[in-house]
Amino acid sequence: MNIQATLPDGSVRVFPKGIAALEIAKAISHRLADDALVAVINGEQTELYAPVESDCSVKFVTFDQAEGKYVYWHSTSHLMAHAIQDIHPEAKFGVGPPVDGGFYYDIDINKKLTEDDLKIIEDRMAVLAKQANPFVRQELSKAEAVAFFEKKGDPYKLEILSELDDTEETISLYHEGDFTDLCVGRHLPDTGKIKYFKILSVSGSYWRGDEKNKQLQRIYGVSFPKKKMLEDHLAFLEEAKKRDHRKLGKQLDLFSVHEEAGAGLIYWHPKGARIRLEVEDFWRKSHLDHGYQMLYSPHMGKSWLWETSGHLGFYRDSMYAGMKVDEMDYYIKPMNCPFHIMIYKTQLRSYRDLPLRWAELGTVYRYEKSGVLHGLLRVRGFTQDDAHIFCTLDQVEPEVIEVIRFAKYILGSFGFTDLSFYLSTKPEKAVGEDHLWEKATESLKIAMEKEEISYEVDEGGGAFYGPKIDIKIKDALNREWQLSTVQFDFNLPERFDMKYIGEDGKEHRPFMVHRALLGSIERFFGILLEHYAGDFPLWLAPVQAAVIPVSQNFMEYAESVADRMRKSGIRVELDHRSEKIGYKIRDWELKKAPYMLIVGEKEQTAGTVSIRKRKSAETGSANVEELVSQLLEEINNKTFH
RNA sequence: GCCGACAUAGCUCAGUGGUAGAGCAAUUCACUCGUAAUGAAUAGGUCGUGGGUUCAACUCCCAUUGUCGGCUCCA
Repeated sequence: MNIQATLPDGSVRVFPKGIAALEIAKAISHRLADDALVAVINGEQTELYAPVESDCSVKFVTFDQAEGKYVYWHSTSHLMAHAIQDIHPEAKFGVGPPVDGGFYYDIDINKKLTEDDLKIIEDRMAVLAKQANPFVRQELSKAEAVAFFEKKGDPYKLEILSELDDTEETISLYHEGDFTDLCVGRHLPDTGKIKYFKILSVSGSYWRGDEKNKQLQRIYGVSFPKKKMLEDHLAFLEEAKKRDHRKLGKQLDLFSVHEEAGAGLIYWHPKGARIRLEVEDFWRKSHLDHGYQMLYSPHMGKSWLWETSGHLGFYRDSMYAGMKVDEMDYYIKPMNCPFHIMIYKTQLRSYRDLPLRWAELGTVYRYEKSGVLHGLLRVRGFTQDDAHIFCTLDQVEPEVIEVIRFAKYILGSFGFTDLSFYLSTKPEKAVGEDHLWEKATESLKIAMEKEEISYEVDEGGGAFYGPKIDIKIKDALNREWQLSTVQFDFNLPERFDMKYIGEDGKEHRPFMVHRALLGSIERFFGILLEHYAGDFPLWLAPVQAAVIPVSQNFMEYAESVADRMRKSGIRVELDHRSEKIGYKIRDWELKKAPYMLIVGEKEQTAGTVSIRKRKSAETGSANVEELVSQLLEEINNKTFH
């Protein structure tokens, strides 16, 4: 008896019934058979050794594909658990899934694992991998599985099992050598496929992510089929470390945080502030150009404001304690929106006034748990590039389209062009009537579809007051960061009883869109710093050019060059130190100055400068006027070389 | 907040119970120099903070603040 297998290219091959999927791969090519990690038969993942019993479509998953990596890492997490079981037989196992960038396994063990323990586990893994133990799938009933793990003494597995229903889903175990795990699969044929791996770290993690539960130890690792891949990955982690904004911030003297003065509060040094100023100036100008108006609002407000807005009800945990002023409670603001609404309400608004687009670089303070603070990316005081658009229901869609376009423009100006979009819908706990949610969610969808944007849906991920679109960017290391957010708000217009007079002469409730493009200036700055690894493009660089005289004898000419550039608004510094030129060049390289302008005898005589660009020894020469117009052009174009 | 690790000079880091060290940076002097570190000298720390153990604590213990890796949360 034969079966027909349809391959991804549409061709049909005939094989004997019961052939292992791996044999099909071999028949296609040996290369594919080597690289294949798991088969997909009729759209369902299946182990390579599984027999194929009927006509079907077949494809093979390799490590190049995301699902292939997941299978590979998932199998490695079993291998790691196996090693842990060998070394620490008393360990109880939680879960061990693949994640982006590797896998982890949560274990419950009394011993605190150290770096040395990880090394021992890694060594044991190597031994087990060499044994090429096959991953054997066993399907069984829930009662049998429970009996198994009761005997083994794995309370966490039993807890997971207790929530499964074997009339609806198949319960399966995977055996690999003398290690057995409750697992849906799928897996590699055997551990011999797991070639190169590294255990990366260990940390605490609550069972099932709930802080009321016991904290387990989570061991992270990563693995690859080729040595080069592991090396590249470790190099990537190194590069990320080198680019760490906290490190660069210190090295380049951009910002600091002070233990004595409070965690999560950022101090901007002159050079960091210069870059921030440039970001903000660009932001302001762009907003004015795009029909926004600027607001400024106070940093605190009476409890009436926060009670009305609902913040004291919904957001209190993130707010700082109130302070007494004239016997009344005032609160430092965690958001800007209530203030903008106060401004809205100073006048009777007409539909003719709408949409109102009001923007503010508003500094807010939020209580963040001490353990989550992280450089500039997670702080307790930050400035949002906030704006609120007050409009009619009909205007929502075109306004959202405008915001999306504007976000693309702003992010693109900073070199972020690889964007992905997410639509978050109504969460379980939500305010507002269903038809409004539907309508608003629909407008967001239509807006994105009109812009031909593909997006992912995050069901139930919206804010309690409305659905939202989030935009994530990819940085130079291909890491994703969420920056922009566009959110509907059903809550505040109602709570503050906002109104406008419609064409019909009657009062209507305006709609409110809350949006931030950069998110927070602090966080954005941190991401930008890592994206550029501190090598800011000319328009952002705190020092755009350093003028370096070859010796003190040319100081006067150097001064005149610097002056000329300064007059054109170029940020230039004259290096007057009596050091050797090599020393000064090295120093300015480390400070990441985009241009070094060297002047000596030759240049003084010819009225030129010798130009050295950052990170390239290549030098050119130009007269000062040429140089100035060249730099100004580069600044205006916001180009990055 | 929770689990673990860490905190020594401005920075990067040595220093395993017996009076604190290096490199870089800083300051001074000499050199006046052609594309990634000229040489010499000087100065700089109550070892995060507060308790405790000890004849003696940077070192051991406890608490606290902060940082780092995660968890939870999130701009």
